[in-house]
Amino acid sequence: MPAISTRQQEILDFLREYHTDRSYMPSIREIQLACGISSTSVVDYNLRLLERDGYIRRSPDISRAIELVGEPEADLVEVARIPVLGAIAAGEPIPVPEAGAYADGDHDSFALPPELTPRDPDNLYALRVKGYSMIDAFVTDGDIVVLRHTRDARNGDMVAAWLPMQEEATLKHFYLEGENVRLMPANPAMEPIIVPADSVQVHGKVVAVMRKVAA
Amino acid sequence: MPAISTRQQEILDFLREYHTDRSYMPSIREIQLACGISSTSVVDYNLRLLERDGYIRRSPDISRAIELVGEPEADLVEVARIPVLGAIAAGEPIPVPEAGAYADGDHDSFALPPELTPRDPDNLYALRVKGYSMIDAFVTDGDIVVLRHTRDARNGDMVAAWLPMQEEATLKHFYLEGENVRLMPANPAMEPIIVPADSVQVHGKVVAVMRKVAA
DNA sequence: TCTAATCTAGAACGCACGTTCTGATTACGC
DNA sequence: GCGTAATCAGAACGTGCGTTCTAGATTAGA
Repeated sequence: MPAISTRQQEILDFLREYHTDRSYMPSIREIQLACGISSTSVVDYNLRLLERDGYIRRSPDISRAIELVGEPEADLVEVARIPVLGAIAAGEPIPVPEAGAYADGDHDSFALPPELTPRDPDNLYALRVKGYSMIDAFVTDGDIVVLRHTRDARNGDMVAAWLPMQEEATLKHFYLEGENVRLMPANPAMEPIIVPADSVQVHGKVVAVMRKVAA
Repeated sequence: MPAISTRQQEILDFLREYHTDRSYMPSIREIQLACGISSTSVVDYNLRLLERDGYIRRSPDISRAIELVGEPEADLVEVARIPVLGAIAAGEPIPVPEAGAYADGDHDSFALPPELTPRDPDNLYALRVKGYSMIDAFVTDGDIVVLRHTRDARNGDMVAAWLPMQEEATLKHFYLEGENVRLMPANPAMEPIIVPADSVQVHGKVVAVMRKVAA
């Protein structure tokens, strides 16, 4: 991209600024005024150059039809906002999403990147992991786990489960085997837990895990 | 928000559609044409109602000065786009970002959510994890690790390192101890590796880890 | 059914605004 | 220095476009 004069830079800056708080573009004369330019033709002249160099696009004869191209707008991405309902820890019950907890300002929220968003982004919520009890699921203290709230799971799903007998919350792969449920650690080196099906509360399926590593 | 007539809905849809691919708003007469309305005054009438009900905002006497309010634009989030440079696996050298590899279309890219983005989002790149050799860092097959490219590390940083002697890529906490480097697994149950400082190539610091769990 | 509100029509008005034309300056290569 | 190109000035032109006025058509409620 070719270099541009200070005047063109000034115009470009004004365009950005104007657009961000009005969401439409200034007229030629507004640019003239804001940038202290003496004539509309000078504005037009410089806009012409900016267009030739690929900084903007214009549509002839149309008011305020200036588009910024290649701009930061390009890395605006639509994301799903996931409410963070609380923490999940080995010895504490798993927080349950109340009706209407989703997508409302009561909780912290987390922007799930589109690459990790399932095709159906409903009933999602997130929990902060407390402690080191879930390392068999490759999940450690401080991680964020994103869950889809559901009571039933299919075999192989990784679920967040609460075991009332043991008073334990855990993340495991779920397998229903007759009257029992087998909970498999993601790490094959560790032993499965087998418990009666009616003593497992499935709270949701794990959809994604994210971790910020201390700088 | 009050209900709106089909005509107003049609106008609203057209505004969205028009705006998404031209980035400025249609004129009254363009709306008239597109929605098959017989008079500009009818368009104006309906725009007036849409504004009264809070769907749009208008600036008087200004061409194409219609703004959509409360729109999906609300959950547009500015994210850093991280190039995915390749894969990291135990026995394979770590891909190195060439100059200019960042933020350019050559590679797949990944939208890092703002919550995980460091204050300085430069020199970031991502690698897909292949295999199960890094489970001591709570990282498993298919994970995405986000790295900041740097050659030097401070004690305690989690780094992606290549050990030329062992021909091994690994993710470990970094500690420089005199002539040697101690590489500590994140899982304290596992043993550290101690190697001469000149036989460790630090490729970057781990900034974040993300995992999509199979549905 | 009568009345009032809501919605639709058509046309005209007038400023907003992009465009263009003619010259004047300034910057630059030789 | 000179000549050419780049940039800036000022004004005028013509149309794009929001606005407004009048009035007819539809719908809704009493």
